[in-house]
This record gives sequence, C-alpha cells and structure tokens, in this order.
Amino acid sequence: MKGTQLGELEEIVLLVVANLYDNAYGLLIKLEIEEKCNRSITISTVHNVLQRLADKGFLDSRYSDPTPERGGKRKLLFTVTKSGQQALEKSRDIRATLWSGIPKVAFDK
Amino acid sequence: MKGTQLGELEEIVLLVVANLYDNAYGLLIKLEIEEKCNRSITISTVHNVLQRLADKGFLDSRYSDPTPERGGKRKLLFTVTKSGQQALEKSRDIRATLWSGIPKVAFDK
DNA sequence: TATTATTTTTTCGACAAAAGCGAAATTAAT
DNA sequence: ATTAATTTCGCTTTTGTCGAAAAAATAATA
Repeated sequence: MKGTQLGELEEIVLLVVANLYDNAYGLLIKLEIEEKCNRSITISTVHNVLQRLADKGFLDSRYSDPTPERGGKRKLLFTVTKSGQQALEKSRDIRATLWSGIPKVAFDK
Repeated sequence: MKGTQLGELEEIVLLVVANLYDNAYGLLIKLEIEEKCNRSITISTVHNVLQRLADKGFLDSRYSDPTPERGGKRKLLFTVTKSGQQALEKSRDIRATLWSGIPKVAFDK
C-alpha cells in the first residue's frame, strides 16, 4: 500500500473507534473487535494500528482526565477525523459497487 | 493474519474475479480493478495476489483453450471457490454490523 | 517447413508496508 | 514502595507492490 490506503485491520479499527464514539481507547477497542468480529487480537496490535492510523491522519487523539479507578496511565482517547471518515466511505462505496456487479451465476446457493 | 484472513487487496481481487465470472484472468482483472477502484496496479501485483488466494483455497484455476488471437500463453482462468465466497460474505457482514453501530453524532455531515 | 520474430500472458525474485506479538516502560492510585 | 491499567518498543510474519525474465502461441520469412 502506498501509505494512504486503508489496510484490512486499519479499516476495522477505524470503524470500531467510530462505534465507541467518545470512549475509544486501546483495551475497549480490543474487546469490541473481539466481540463484533469474532477474532482474537492483542492489545499491542491494536495500539500499533491506532498509531499508524493517527500518522495517516485518519485519527485524532487526546489524553483523558485521570479516572477515579485503582491505577494506570491516563487513557489515550481516539476519534475519527474527517479524512478518516472519507476513507471509510470510499472503501464502503467501492465494495458496494463490486458486490452489485457480481452475476447471480457466480455464487451458487 | 494467520493465513486465512482476507487482506484488503485480496478481497478486492476476489470480488473482481466474481464480477468477471467466466473470464477472470490477469490482465482483465487488472483493468477491472483500475476502472472500478480508480487505482493503478501492475499485472505482477495482480498475479501475486491471485496466486496467494489460490494457495488459501479461495480461488480455483484452469488454463483456457488457446484463443485465435495473435500470440501469447494460454490464459489462466480463475473462479471463486465456495470457501472464497464464504470469506467474502463474512467480511461483508462484519462491516455491515460495524457500520450500523456507529452513532449519528460520530460522523458530522 | 523450419526458423526466427512478435505478442500476450504468467512466473520469479526482491523489497516496502501492514499485521501481529511479547515484554518493557509509564503513570496513577493504594 | 506496591500494585494495577495503559501505552510504547523491538522484532517477526504476512500482504502489497513492482520490474524483469520466462513461456507459449501465432505470424512472418527464407
């Protein structure tokens, strides 16, 4: 990919961040992916992708205020940028076009 | 990916093969991708992906009979396997679920 | 009718980018 | 200090990408 294209996992993470809206951070994103996609993934993989998406300008991030819970670093919260939203819509549209062009005979059952 | 997951480009190629139905071979697939996805790609990239999809069991292939045209090797024609069809449907369904879970506030305009 | 060109298509070899993981580092509350 | 929740680092495997070489089929020609 030439650095601007959305990878398969990148797209899923972006979509999940949008789902989580104002509470999208590492662990929650990981759990959401495992539940909705029925697939296991480690927290470091999630962070790795999050970082890449931010570098590409598809995500913004900010630190949350410290929570009243036991311990831990402040959460890094992510939100989808306008550009991220557009990238998402673009791949959705391309796939819709491709699906609609498949002749009935191609897929049996 | 653990060898069973569909990469971003792999998914597109698979979808295009389904579109082309009984005439899916290298060059045509390349042209179709460039047209439908508005993105340039080389023929060797296409062949590489085709090969990998066949290895994963998502595509079957067979040689066409020689055509009455100028020259050239026989075309290697591809078709989507049942397993390929299922992989395609699975990613489509997951994305549909994710899209439907995005709160309106998340995406402005 | 052999032999050589030309054309269309696939295969090879190499490298960059994305996916993925385990472990280390940070930081905030007990 | 200790403990718990998170993120950051370094590294390996899988995907994505390309240019160039190899094949194989027809056309030209001697």
